[in-house]
Amino acid sequence: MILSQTAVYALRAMLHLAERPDDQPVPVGDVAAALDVPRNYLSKILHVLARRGLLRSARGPGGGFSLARAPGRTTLLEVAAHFDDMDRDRCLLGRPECRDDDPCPAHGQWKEVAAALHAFFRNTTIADLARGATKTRPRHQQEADS
Amino acid sequence: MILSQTAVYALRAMLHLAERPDDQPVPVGDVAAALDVPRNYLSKILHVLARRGLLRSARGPGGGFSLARAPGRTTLLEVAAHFDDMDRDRCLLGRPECRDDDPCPAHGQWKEVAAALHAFFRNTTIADLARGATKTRPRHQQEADS
DNA sequence: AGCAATATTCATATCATCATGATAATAGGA
DNA sequence: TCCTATTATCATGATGATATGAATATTGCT
Repeated sequence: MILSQTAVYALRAMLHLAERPDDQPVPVGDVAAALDVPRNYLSKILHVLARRGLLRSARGPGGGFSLARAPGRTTLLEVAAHFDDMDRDRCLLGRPECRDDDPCPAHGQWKEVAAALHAFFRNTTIADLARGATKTRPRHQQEADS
Repeated sequence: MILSQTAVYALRAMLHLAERPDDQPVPVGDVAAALDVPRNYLSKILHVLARRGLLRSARGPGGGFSLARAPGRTTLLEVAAHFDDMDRDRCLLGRPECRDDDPCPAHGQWKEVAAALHAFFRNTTIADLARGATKTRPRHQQEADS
């Protein structure tokens, strides 16, 4: 699997919250039941997302988790990066010092594929998934970062 | 990491053998030392590749492992598939029944990226890495399988 | 004030991956 | 036949990902 089970749970939970019509907090138990994932495990995952500012959490009756921003403003990369290593330049053959000027044998060929992969996660938002869109974010946002 | 440590060791070992000028068997110890990977662990990996017909093994003095075919005829996919799940249609969100006619929310957008990823592994050979080529196999071999 | 619903935190269990070490089987050469 | 180099196999350990269960802190409601 490309993403860890944990990252997949995180994405599915974000998606579930994004599909809620209102902004009411949803208890972990409800999310876990809807997604059929272990409740306590999901609890820890959502807690991480809340600490990182992607979710809001509220305790007590009527509490739960809700999105901290509009789903169109959170990318798959931002969610998954808290659980998996999402480094775009990660060497296919596991060579830590692999670079353009000190490449491993696969570097030249792998580079493009890795860039496309990274672009997908960087340019696709929770909202894109929620509406099953075929378009990702506009091109002018794609080449901006490292 | 995209590939497991085990698959990476397997690829690097194949590559190492491909870079040998002759067809003489190379002992596990030599390969392990050259690649700086655990010897006994690599031994098991090479054994798997030998059982699957990608390597030849010879016991006794003068023995070791050698490529069973020309390196241009073994793809990265064939090597890695014995250690990692290389299913092209693997759902990004881990949904086993995810298909075109029963798609997960990410299906449409993920499909293309997954296909490109799979094509890389399917069309790049050990020889391509050995010579650090920028070209993969000819296009007419690409769309042949499922 | 007290109760119940909730997140938060801690402790533990399970499992696959990664790895080590030792022994057995095989084969070539003296 | 014996010795040695080698693969083949087995037993065990280490670590991180995944998961479970329970105790604690916070909050809204009555």
